[in-house]
Amino acid sequence: MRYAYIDEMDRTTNLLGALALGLTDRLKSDMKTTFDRSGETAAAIIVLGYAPGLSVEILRQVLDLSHPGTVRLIDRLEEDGIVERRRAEDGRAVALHLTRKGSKLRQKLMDRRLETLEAALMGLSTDERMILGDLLAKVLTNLPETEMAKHRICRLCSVRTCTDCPIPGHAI
Amino acid sequence: MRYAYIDEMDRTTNLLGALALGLTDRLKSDMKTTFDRSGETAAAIIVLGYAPGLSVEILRQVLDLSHPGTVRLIDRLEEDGIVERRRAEDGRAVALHLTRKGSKLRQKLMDRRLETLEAALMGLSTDERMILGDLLAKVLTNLPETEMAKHRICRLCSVRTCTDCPIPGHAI
DNA sequence: ACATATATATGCGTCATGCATATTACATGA
DNA sequence: TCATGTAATATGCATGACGCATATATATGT
Repeated sequence: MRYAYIDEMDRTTNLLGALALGLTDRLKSDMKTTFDRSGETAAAIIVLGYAPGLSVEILRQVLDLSHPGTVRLIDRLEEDGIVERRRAEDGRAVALHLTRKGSKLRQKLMDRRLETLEAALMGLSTDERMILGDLLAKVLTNLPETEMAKHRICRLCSVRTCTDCPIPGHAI
Repeated sequence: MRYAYIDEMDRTTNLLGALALGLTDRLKSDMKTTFDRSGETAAAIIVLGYAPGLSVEILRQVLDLSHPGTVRLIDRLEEDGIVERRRAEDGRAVALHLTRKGSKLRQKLMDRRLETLEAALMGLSTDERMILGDLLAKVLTNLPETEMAKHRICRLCSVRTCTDCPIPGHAI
């Protein structure tokens, strides 16, 4: 089956994809420069900053990795001195915590991320930024399809700058 | 050094990051479902559709991979019957072409991509889409910093839906 | 014709990930 | 209470997707 309606799409659709791609490329490259790990590593660090003591199992769900994949990710972060495994109340689980070094790195990652996003918006006036913000919020409201998707989509967010989050009910 | 001005950023900055992340997740997952390869594979297929006969070296630059990485990517696509290496005029180079199977796959990848992006915009009115389109175009105009970045940012675009591209001068 | 530059390919290593399975700890019902 | 099931974590092993160093083949310029 072919999709006839695609022909009627306006250019906004494609521009949205292009912008997402261009930004993602740049944000990934920032991350690689700040800390030479890829994949879900940055997300793990940022999420653990919001939710100290999180278990591997919950982190796994937020990052959408397999359990072994998450265990190995934490292994690497532990080797790097970014994350510590501590005892959890539930003796089966481990409580994941950022080290001091991890918290510093996290701040750096978030700062760089916001700088890059900010730079992308340089060309807009204050009014244009507000209008864009409202439209982005509207799109974001409809995006997540599950409860976990709400956590996932906000896994790199800066809570400080995201006042009035359009995706309610996703506190970890 | 800390970044004091970050405190003054409005929420638009963060929302832009969240939307880019959410969309990228979904687009990646689409790709994985349509064709079980990751990384720059989809980009290679789409670019080769626009520029049949492209060399590995130029493709390498558009995808921002190492040369060996690109060679191996093409190896995999050749094994999958998606791409063919043909003789190029320059005897050192190879001319890369999509097979018939590759072209079909490419169409599928682009269709799915546009469907997903389109779905994200469902909640907007026609007017809102146009306003968003103009703002995205404005942001995109300032994004690429090099000539090659212009190619890169458009490597997954649908030329059909991207009328009036805001990033001029990037035909391959 | 020869030296140099360019395009491609290969050997080898590593990171990030998944599947199958093992291990430990908790929970529950008889 | 104890046996059994369930849940959380970890490990063995394999693979995909890269990068670096190097080899090979072809062009190009003097």
